[in-house]
Amino acid sequence: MNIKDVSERTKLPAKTIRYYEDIGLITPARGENGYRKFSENDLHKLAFVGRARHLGFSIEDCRNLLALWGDNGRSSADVRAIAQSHLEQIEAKLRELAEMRDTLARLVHCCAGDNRPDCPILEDLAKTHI
Amino acid sequence: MNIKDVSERTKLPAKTIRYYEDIGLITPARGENGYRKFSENDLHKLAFVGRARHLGFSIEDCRNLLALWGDNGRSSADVRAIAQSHLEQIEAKLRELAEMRDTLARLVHCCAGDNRPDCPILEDLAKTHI
DNA sequence: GTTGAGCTTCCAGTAACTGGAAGCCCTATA
DNA sequence: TATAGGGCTTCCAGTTACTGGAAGCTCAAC
Repeated sequence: MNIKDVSERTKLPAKTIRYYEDIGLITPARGENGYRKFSENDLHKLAFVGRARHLGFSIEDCRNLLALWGDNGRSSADVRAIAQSHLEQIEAKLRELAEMRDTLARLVHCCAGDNRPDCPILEDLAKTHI
Repeated sequence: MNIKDVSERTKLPAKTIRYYEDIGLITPARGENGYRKFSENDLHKLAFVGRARHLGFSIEDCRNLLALWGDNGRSSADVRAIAQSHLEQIEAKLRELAEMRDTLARLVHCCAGDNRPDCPILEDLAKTHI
């Protein structure tokens, strides 16, 4: 299968698929013309990575998850550790963003948003702590 | 004031301060020796940017907010628009991350995390939709 | 005078792509 | 058979907001 079909079936941009080859996540075969020839296994790996990326796993996590996926002697503990650590990072990010949201929502709410210059948002940003 | 003192007072790394000069957020004076000489105004701008960055505003947003801050003829509506748009992006990101967290938490919870290979996390990632 | 800290610039690297240019290859149609 | 188009290739550069590191000048203290 050529890259365009793979792109359509995996919903990954062709550029991204080439990039994933570049960094060694997949190694599709090549035809005589130099075109990439994707196997079903390549397809499955790409779909796997696509889903992992969708869950926010880093490329390095994806690489490790792929390796574990292909390793029948794996321990589920290793997979869980990666997912658990990622989950914790997401939770930390969520807390950070929620705090930003709260502050911003309050500020936006307090700002008249008219043609006058007075603005609690700027006042807050300028609040001097130095 | 030299860069190290500014760095301590604004809590911004010296590298970051130089970078902010590079991209034109501030333009500190220079001494005869070539050292940057920061004014109180530079300090305030840096603190302002630091706080805006802390709230997740992009550098370009910071640039625009700084300009509005220094413009006495501004309309608070312009400030509010920037903050509102940023708030919406944060809320979108929050929704995305919350979804990731929910899925991940469920998967991590279902995974035994022992020395056996069976793993619902991998199974989920491998769920073929292609 | 020398040492060590502080300052300078410049280059490269980060994460994960994405856009674009230059140039083959393949297929269909006139 | 010539050509037009779309698909494929590689390679280079740009994105965001810094950060690390090297080479080298400056300053203050002893």
